[in-house]
Amino acid sequence: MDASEGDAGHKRKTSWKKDPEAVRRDILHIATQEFAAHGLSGANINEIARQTSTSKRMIYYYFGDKEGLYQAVLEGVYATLRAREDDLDVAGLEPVAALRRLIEATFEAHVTAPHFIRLVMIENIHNAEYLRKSEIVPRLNRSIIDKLEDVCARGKAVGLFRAGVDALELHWLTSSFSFYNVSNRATFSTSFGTALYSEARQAALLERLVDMVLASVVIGYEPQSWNAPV
Amino acid sequence: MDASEGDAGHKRKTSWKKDPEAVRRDILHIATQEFAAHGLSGANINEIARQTSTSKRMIYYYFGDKEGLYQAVLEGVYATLRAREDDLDVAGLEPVAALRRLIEATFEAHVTAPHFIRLVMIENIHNAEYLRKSEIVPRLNRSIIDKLEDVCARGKAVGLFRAGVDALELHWLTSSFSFYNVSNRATFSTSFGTALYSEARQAALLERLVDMVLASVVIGYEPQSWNAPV
DNA sequence: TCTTTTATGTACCTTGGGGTTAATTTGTCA
DNA sequence: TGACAAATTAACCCCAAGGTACATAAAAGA
Repeated sequence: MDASEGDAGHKRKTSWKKDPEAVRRDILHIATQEFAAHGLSGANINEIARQTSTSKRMIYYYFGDKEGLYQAVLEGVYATLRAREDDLDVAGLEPVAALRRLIEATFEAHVTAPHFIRLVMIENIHNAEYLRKSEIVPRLNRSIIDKLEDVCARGKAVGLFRAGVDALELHWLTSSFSFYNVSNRATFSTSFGTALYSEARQAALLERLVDMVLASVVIGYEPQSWNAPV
Repeated sequence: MDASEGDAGHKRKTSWKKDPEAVRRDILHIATQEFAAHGLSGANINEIARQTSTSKRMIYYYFGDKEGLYQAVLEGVYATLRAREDDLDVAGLEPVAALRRLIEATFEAHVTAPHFIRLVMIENIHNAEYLRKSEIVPRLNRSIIDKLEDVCARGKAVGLFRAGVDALELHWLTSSFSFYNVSNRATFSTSFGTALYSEARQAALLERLVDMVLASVVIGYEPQSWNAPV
C-alpha cells in the first residue's frame, strides 16, 4: 500500500524511522545487558541511551522511569526463559527418562541464561519487589511445575516413584544447584579454585546430581555415576 | 557532663571519646547492614553516617572511600562466618555422623547469616572483584574444606564412603542448596508460593537433603526420610 | 488540506550523594 | 609546657545522572 520503495526512489520518503516497536526492542535489549551487569541502582540511563540507536528521551517516553524500564527488562527475561521451558516436551518419555531430561534441561538452561540469573539475583537483593508488582510473571511459572507434576503423577501411578515425592520440592532442588552453579561461580572460584568449572567436571557434576535426585525419587534406582573416580 | 556517670569522675580525662577502635566498629556495623540491604551502588554514605554515632568524615578517615568501606564489610562477614565454622568440631564423631553434622550446620549457618548471604550475592554481581582483592579471605576458606577432607578420608579408610567421593564437590553441593534456600527465597516465594518456607517444611527439607547427600556418599546407606509423606 | 495524535530530537534543569577543606580538640612524648 | 601526631567536627564542593520542557516531524484521521 504505502508507496513501493522500489520505484524511482525519488521520493526519499523516510528521513526518519518511525518504528516504535523496533525502538522499544532496541532499548530493552541494551537495558537488559546494563541492568544485568550493574544492577538497578548501578545501571546508568545515559549509558543505556548512548548504546541504543535512539535517545534518552525515548526511554522515558516508552518506559516512564528507570524502575519502569527495569521492570520491563525483568519481565522480558522471565518470559524468554519460560518460553524455552515450554518448548521442552517430556510427555512422550517414560517417567524416569522424563525426570532426568527435566533436570538436565534446567541445569543447561541456567548455564546458558546468564542475564536471567543475574537479574534474578538482583531482584532478590530487592526482595522481589518488582517481581511482585508484575502481572505477567506469575502466570508464566505454572508451566514447569505442571510438567513436573505430570511426571510425578505418572511415576507414582506405575509404582516407580516414591509416594513422598513432591513436584514443588523437586523443582526447588533442581533450581538450587542449577542456579547456584552460575550465580556463585565468581565467589566460589575465588575461594576454592576453578576445578569444578572445567567442562569435564561440569558434565560429571551434572551426572552425579541427576543420579542423586533420581535415587531419592525412584524406587530401586541404581546410580551409575557414584562409583566413578573424581 | 558525660564523664561523671557515678564515680567521682576525678579522672574525667575525656570530654570527647577518642576511641578509634569503637568508632571503626560502629561504622562497620552500620555499613554492613546498609551494604547488605542496598548493594554497593545502592548504599548511601550519608545514610550510613547518619546512623552511626560519628560523622561522614570519619568514614573517609578510616576507610578511604566507599569501596574501601565495602571491602572492609565484606572481609568482616567472611571472617565472622568462618569463625563460626571453626567452632564446629566433628573430629570426635564417626564419619557418617560427622558428615551429617557438617551438612546440617552449613544449612543452619546460612539461614542465620542473612547479611553474609546478601553480601556474597552482591559480590557475585560484581564478579567477586573485591573478594579477589582481599588478602585475608583466601586464608579463611581452608577450614571447612579441611574438615570435609578429614571426614572423607576417615570414611574411605573404614570402607564406609565410596571411592569417588570428593570433599570440594561435597562442599559445593551442600553450599548450593543452603545458599539458594536463603538467597532466592524472595523470588521463589513470589513465583511458587511460600509452602516450602514453613518451619516444618524447612526441617523436613533439610532431612531429605541430608539423606540425599549421605545416600550418594555412604555405601549401603538407608535413608529414613524418603518414605515420609510430604 | 487541516487537525490531531504519535514519535522523536535537543537542550536543559535539579539534586542527591560521594568526596574534600580547613580548622579544632585530644593525647603523647621530649 | 610546648610541639607534634592522631582524632574529630562542620561546612562546603561539584558533577554525574535521573528526569523534564519544548519544539517539531511523521502518520492518521476526517
